[in-house]
Amino acid sequence: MNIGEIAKRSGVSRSTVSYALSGKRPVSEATRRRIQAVIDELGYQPNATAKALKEGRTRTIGLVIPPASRHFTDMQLGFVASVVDAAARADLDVLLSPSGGEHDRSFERVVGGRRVDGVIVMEIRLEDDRVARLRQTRLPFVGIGRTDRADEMSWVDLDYETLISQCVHHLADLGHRRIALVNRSAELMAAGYGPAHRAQAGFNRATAERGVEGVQMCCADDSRAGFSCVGRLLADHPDLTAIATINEAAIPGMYHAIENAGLTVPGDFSIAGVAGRHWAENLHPPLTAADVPADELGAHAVELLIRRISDPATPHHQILLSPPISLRRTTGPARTR
Amino acid sequence: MNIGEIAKRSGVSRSTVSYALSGKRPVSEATRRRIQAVIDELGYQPNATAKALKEGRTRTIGLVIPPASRHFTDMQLGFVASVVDAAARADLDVLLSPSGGEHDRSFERVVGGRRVDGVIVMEIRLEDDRVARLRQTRLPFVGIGRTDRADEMSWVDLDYETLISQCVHHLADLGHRRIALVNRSAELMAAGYGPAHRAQAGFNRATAERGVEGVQMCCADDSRAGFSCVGRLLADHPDLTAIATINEAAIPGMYHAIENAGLTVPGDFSIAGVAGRHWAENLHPPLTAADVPADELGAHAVELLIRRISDPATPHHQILLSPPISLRRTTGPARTR
DNA sequence: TTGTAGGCGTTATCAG
DNA sequence: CTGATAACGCCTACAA
Repeated sequence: MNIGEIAKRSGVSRSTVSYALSGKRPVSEATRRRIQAVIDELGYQPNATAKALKEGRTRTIGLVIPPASRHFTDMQLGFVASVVDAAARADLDVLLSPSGGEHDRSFERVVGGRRVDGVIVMEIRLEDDRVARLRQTRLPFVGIGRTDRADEMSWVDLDYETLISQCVHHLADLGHRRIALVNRSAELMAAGYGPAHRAQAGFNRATAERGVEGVQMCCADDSRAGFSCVGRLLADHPDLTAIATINEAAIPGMYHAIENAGLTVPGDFSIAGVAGRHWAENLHPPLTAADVPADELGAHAVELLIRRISDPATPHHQILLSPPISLRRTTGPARTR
Repeated sequence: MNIGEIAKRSGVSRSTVSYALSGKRPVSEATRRRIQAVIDELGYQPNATAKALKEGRTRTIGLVIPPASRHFTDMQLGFVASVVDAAARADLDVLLSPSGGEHDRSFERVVGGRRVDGVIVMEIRLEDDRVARLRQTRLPFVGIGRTDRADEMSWVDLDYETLISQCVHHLADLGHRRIALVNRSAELMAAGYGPAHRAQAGFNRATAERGVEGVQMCCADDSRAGFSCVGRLLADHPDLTAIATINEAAIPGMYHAIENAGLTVPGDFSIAGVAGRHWAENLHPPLTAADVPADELGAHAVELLIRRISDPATPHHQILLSPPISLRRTTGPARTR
């Protein structure tokens, strides 16, 4: 079913059908109705591929996600959902590309084949091959996260440095004198994953500012790792009374390790972190945390991308969010163990 | 950058470039090299849209997911990830369509505009508009889940009826005489969501077979709902000693409610369910559950779809999985409360 | 071994 | 107000 068939059955030319549909030139009411009747009868819809070829744009954006094999955190999932949602609101479709490091088939197809009008890249590294490749193709793109040359691209990011710093200040205000940072995994750190590095920097800064003792640990992104990591922390540092963390996925295990050590939260031990609101609220007890506004992040990213697509010459724009800490039930005055 | 430009710079015709790329007819080594050099220099890649128009296929599959605004369960997320992964392995891209009930813009664009060669639809209802629409467009599709006329389409599904039945039998074997089913939400049930209905059927059947007392409750898909739901269950039925559930997202809250009632798992109370392996393992304590093989489901769905795309006349095929229950740490002999 | 030409389904320009 | 036609970039049958 194509436009020619509709034209034939309506007894008009293809261009008239096209114009009747687009309204870009006047069509007599009579023929318009006749055409519409045929269209309704046959259930015709223009072929998006042909339209894309003709118009030179696909009305699709690419979303580059971490390879599916790895497990997504609640936060990452929130980003994906919010991007898809925001794109749908702008009548844009989303093409997924699960691409990790180097030259990836999927990434090349989407980016090199110009299957999309622009790209949103998740989980950006401080040095990122994908960003380099995108720059080279001159395809508009926006990062969720930023490289170490942050001013040379458009991005939306969370200010992990400030966020973790705020957590430390909050805990220090409550009298905690020895605080641990439970960071993301050592692999991520080694790979130059920005949030992990910036959280570390914020932690170092804040502990220094407040003159409290800081301990740091990397921890894989799952509950069991959180359990063993905090178990070790508790054993090694008897004076530890609080944890700050950006490792959302490990938190349930951390809770469990604390409980396992005979400690209660927030009576004996405090935790403050960075996590999606939904996630933080649904933990037991609900986590005092800087609530990551995933929906806002995704919406901003789409908005920025749309702007770059419509005018590639527009200067780069960056959005750094640092949501306030929501007090819930995991932080309280320090009490020596 | 298009094939004509490459041809011009290589001093050959466009077809020669095309053939040099596809290898569908011999090209002299000399010209092939010359062409390749130009291609490398300019970083040329064929335009996927033009190729799709010419070939009449997009090498893309659509994945219809629940609207993003709702929260995904770990299991749903696993499906998405596995579909994307399996598609990538087959060099297929995935276009997302967050479409709920009726005629949805995104769904119409993807399906009506023939942006994809086939579609995988998640979260199918017993009566499903999207399935009806897909049938009408004659676009190949595969369901993750099935309608009430299951033989008329291709699908991959979990045998919730058998799974819940197995849970009940397992609990009955351990001596439990009053068992509750914590189902998905009442809305889902009312909307004709298959898994909820089939779990209910399996529960009814198994409790009857074993002559145990069954109680049923619907529960929203989140931790807090699980908490209040189980709280009520425990209060209303003092003789209740075990729960079977398919409501993954509510489980942490259920644990909490049990603990809150002064009960220990599995000493005083047992839980068995259906959940993703990763999820079940990471709970505290790890959940005895039928481990949903999300990756397998997604891979099967993609495989089925590819088959339907390459031969739309092939008979429908259905895959019903019922993974065995993995014994972990949440079920034990019944002990009266 | 290589080149020419037509067509995939649209939209838009140019005529009428 | 409407129709013929070119063009988007690619592939491939046909010709040489």
